[in-house]
Amino acid sequence: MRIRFGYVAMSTLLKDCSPSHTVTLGNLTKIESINDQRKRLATLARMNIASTTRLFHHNRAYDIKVFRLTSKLIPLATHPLLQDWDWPRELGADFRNLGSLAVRDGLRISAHPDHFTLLNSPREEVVQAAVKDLIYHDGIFSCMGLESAAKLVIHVGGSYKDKDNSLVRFIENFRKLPTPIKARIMLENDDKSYSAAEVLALCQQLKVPMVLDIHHHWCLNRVEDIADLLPAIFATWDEEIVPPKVHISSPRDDKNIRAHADYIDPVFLLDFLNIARGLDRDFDVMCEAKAKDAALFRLLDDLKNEKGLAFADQATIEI
DNA sequence: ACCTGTCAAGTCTGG
DNA sequence: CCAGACTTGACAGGT
Repeated sequence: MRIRFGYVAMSTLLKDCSPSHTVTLGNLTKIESINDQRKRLATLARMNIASTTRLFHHNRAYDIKVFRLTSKLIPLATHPLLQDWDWPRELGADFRNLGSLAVRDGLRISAHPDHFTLLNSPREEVVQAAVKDLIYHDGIFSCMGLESAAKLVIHVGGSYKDKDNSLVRFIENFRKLPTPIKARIMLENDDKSYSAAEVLALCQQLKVPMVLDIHHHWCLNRVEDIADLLPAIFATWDEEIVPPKVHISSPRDDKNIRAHADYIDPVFLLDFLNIARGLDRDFDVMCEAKAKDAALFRLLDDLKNEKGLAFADQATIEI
């Protein structure tokens, strides 16, 4: 049973390696010609792709096989004013090169459209923006040549004081999505509205894989025991070619339990490993800590001192 | 070189 | 009912 570890989007160790360079709309529109505006955007996107390329090399050097791309690779990509910018044409070759590196290295790639991507909003314009955002993310993966194993993790959304109808709206809007987008989506339990048991039921209904977030479950659960849910959560991955995925992070402090701490307390993971051990199934762990790769390396160091944990490589444990 | 406010997104709380 | 909190990394402009 192998457990691979990864981190999110950027490195706190590599210098001058932001994959999220951007520009504000106000500053962009100070550039007079539309053509020059797009040149500026493309330049920033290429800087971001170059940083991400460095991150891939960094990952390879440390055997890291699980990585989430930033959603900000292309500045203002989903902004209404840039609707008709054909960025895949301009940046396609750059993304293809980036994607071929990921494929060569066996790097599992994902992305996480942010909290404002809401498929279940009662406001039609919000749903439309969410669909646009999903299409943007899918476009990047497609340009990179990544199949549907490269997935997009999203939350169910808001509760809008009526969870039953909010769930119905999610189901309806999900079913309307283009098939290739549906094939990329995985759903995650959140820390305020939709618990692991609720998301699991939804995933089973829609035949979508579920990402379990251990920290969120700790913040919000309806007297659910994760040991009872885990076999079914992992089973949502049975038809996938990639193993189940779990998110881990630690609460920032007693006052801000939902916020993410800089580092990860290994206790959270060790408790989970004791539950998962019985299932004897490979899975991947995404570390969501403010210190990013530095937090991952510290967690791996902490795990090295645990009895019964052997390392298959620098970032994979074997039980 | 550093510091502070702003951006960009939508929901939800509280006054 | 609207202003502010929430979240995040980086820009933008000032010292």
